[in-house]
Amino acid sequence: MELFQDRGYVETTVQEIAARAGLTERTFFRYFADKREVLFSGSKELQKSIIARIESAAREAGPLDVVVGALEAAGAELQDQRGLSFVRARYALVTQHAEIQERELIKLAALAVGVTRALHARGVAEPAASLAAEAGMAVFKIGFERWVNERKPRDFAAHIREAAVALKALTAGNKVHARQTLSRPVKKSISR
Amino acid sequence: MELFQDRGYVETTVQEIAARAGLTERTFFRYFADKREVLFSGSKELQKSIIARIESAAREAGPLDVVVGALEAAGAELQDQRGLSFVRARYALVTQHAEIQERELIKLAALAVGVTRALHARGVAEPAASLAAEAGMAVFKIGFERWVNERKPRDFAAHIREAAVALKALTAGNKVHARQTLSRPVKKSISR
DNA sequence: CCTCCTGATGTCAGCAACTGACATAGCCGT
DNA sequence: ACGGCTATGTCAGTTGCTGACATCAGGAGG
Repeated sequence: MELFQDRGYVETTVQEIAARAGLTERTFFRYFADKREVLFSGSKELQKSIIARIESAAREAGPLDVVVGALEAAGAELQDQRGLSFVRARYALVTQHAEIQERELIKLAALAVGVTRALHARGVAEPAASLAAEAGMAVFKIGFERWVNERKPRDFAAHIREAAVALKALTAGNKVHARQTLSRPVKKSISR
Repeated sequence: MELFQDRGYVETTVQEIAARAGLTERTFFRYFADKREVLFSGSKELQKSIIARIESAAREAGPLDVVVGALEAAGAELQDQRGLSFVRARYALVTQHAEIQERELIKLAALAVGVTRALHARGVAEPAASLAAEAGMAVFKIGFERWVNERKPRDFAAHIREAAVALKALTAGNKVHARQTLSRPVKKSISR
């Protein structure tokens, strides 16, 4: 983080990072798959924590509530462990470099897969499990952004909760039959 | 695609791709930012098409319906233009190589940003716009996967519609923060 | 017809990310 | 002391990607 903030992400070479740690470039790549991975050290543990919370959630709770609840808890964990200022510095890096953002997104996608599996284990059927997982990621993402960009910092968990409420309002507010009919020219069918 | 399928993605070198096109490696990089981008040729147009449909959607329609409607139409477009077999071949590449999947995910994130902006232009306020966009992406993603993995191919648009319905059912049944009380018996329904 | 300009392409050199193969050093149990 | 295991170093090589400069074809205008 020091090097990235001083010299910039692209300018910082892996060799420099390794040297700062008193190691060699080759050794760096034995611990991190690539340069970006060094920014995702805690992610595996965070995912595990979330999955564990889903597994141990109350039986009666609905899938989306279970997911959102787990994310709230994990969010609080993150807030406590790393602190807002660190998270903000890292967030700046992520937003400034598409390269890093890509990694962040695939981590989130992997989390969604894990969450989906955990929901399956609870007996949630299929489109519901994936949708709850993905919707949870959306809620997390938006809650996160609002938390980080806020001038007067509030609780991360509160933001997640708010986003979840907003999502429910959104989907509730629209009737299924309010869908517009779209004029799609009929072309050849799929065939094959 | 030919080269990637024959020799594999990683084994295929940019030089080979360029040579196959009768060009030089340097010229390749003048048209594509990097090796992966060659797999995302139509994405800009697709995004434009989606945004345009959102802008021209009926005024009374709710945000989520607008987004889902636009995605259905774009999905139909994709299905007609590229064809299921091409989409499947490309999908196989994406799932097999995290590198490519990362790019796919960031394209989707960029689409979400565009959709959010288009919703703002329609007067949708803030957590709602982002959430509708992200929820739309979730619906698209899941609809897409179900479409592509299906043995007997049906309409892409139909899958998207089904996913949207499932999402509404999901969010309708549950209250956020079901602390102690559970509002009503959990129905895991939908699907199939 | 000649000239100049422009845009597309080629050539070349170079850096940094990453990898495989092999060597070395330190620790640990026997 | 020995032998093995693990972490690290060394080295060479490939590939993605970039900047600088050269070349070449076609069109506009004299």
